[in-house]
Amino acid sequence: MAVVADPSELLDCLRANPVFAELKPWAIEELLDGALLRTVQAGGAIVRQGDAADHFGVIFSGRAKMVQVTAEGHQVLLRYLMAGQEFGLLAVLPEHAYPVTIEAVEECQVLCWSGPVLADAFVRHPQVALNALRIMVLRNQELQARYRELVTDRVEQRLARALVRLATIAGAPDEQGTRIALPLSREDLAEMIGTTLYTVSRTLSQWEQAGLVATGRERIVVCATAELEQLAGASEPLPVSCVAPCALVEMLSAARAASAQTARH
Amino acid sequence: MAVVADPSELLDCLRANPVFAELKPWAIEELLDGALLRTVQAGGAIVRQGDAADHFGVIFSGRAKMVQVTAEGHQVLLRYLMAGQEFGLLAVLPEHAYPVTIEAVEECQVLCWSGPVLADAFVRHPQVALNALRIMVLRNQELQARYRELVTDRVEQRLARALVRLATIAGAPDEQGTRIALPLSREDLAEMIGTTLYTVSRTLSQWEQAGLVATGRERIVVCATAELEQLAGASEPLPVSCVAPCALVEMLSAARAASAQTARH
DNA sequence: CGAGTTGTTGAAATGACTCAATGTTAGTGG
DNA sequence: CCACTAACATTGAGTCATTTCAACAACTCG
Repeated sequence: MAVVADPSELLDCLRANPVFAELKPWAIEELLDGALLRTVQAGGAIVRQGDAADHFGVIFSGRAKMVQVTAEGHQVLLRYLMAGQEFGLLAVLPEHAYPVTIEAVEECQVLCWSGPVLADAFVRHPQVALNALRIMVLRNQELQARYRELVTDRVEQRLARALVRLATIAGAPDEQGTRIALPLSREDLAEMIGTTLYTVSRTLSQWEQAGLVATGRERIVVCATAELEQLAGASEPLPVSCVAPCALVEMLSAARAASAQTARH
Repeated sequence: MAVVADPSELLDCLRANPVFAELKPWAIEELLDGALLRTVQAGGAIVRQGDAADHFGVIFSGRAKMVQVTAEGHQVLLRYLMAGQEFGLLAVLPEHAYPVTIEAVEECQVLCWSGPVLADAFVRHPQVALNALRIMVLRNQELQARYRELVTDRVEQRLARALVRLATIAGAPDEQGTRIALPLSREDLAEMIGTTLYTVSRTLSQWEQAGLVATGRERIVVCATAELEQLAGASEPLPVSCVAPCALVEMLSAARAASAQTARH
């Protein structure tokens, strides 16, 4: 399973990540030297809420979810991390704790840099710092939009929008429409949009009867994107921060799916 | 009213802002040269949602609120901007639109830099870029926390927490406890925590009867901080991003209050 | 096959919203 | 100084979306 990663694939991964955009190839190679490739089993924690934020990382393979838990044990899903997405920019600031837990949904390979190494990269390659700022600004925009949605929109609208977004960033063509290529339980969706798994289940059942979606165990196919978009209501186009890495995600996951198949048989 | 600002006060304002932290005095002066001081009347828009994001700014005097409006006209208050706080870091990225409207609550004086000038500042003073990144990272943390609260906590808890926070950042000693030195209507509070003014009014009435707070028209005094904190439940300490500029806010507003008084009489 | 997820659905409870009527306070101008 | 106005605040009653609880069905995996 845990195949040693191909160095050129690692380079591709960084090259396509917004953090390393506009960097000369030699600079990326240099940065890669400072990185550590860590493998985390499915269900394991890539970073743990409350721990000292000492590492910055990029997901090289696998999927993970970023969650925040409350003192009472309630859980909120902030976002999904897929291959090519970064986390822990916080690590440049000394003396901070991770505000979230990142949990591997499936086995993940993660490229890691320690805080000081990242800080050094910022100094040696100012472009990296600018890229980081861009990412944070865009991510902030996205969060603000979700915050507003949570206040102003009903569960139905939020669920519709979540499905449309997921179909966009993790959609795979399917006979009935666009399949969301992510093992999504009702509970995952509920945590994503801030509701309960029961309400999600009910709403999906309704939509299934109306022919808008087709569902199964941890599987959702969007059949009528246009109708769902209408249910979601008018909304600004998705900020680029999520969209950008996705071309990469497609690329990498397709490549790895192929190699995994050959390896398995 | 619109007194020409004292240059040394402007310098103080920048010096205390996290964006310009760790900069040499000459560098701050240089940056100040590139700025434009704009006055916006109470009720006017400092930036308008949807407009091209071409300016970065720092509030020099007055208070403003950052809101996001939906297509249906619903409004969400994202945060209050007080003297010393910045906005529009987005302007370094070309081709973006403001995702929010910033509305002056009272007459505001705003220091503005155009996008290119800000970008230039980033190049000439890498520290500024790092500071900007720090701010965005911390602000992102704060938003994540508020997002989680919105999902997991009841209105009562959120209101209690909002009052405790407001008392911390804008509290003034009072005979009955800590007065929040901000003209806060029930509606403002409601938009802050994502509820309606009616629910806020009811909850405050209840608390007033229990002796936890004392209220008046746009005036709230926190009498029993400990009890409110308990109602708010366990919560991580407030991220520094808000706290940092507050000492400055106190300083400046006190200074200006004094000078305004002498000017008026 | 059996055990443990994962999903469905009904009924009851409820927190919060909406609407509408009414009271209160701070300014304004005569 | 007072009446007038507009903004702000309170309160009750009715409604609704969503949650909660509980029981059951369906699927997966060892």
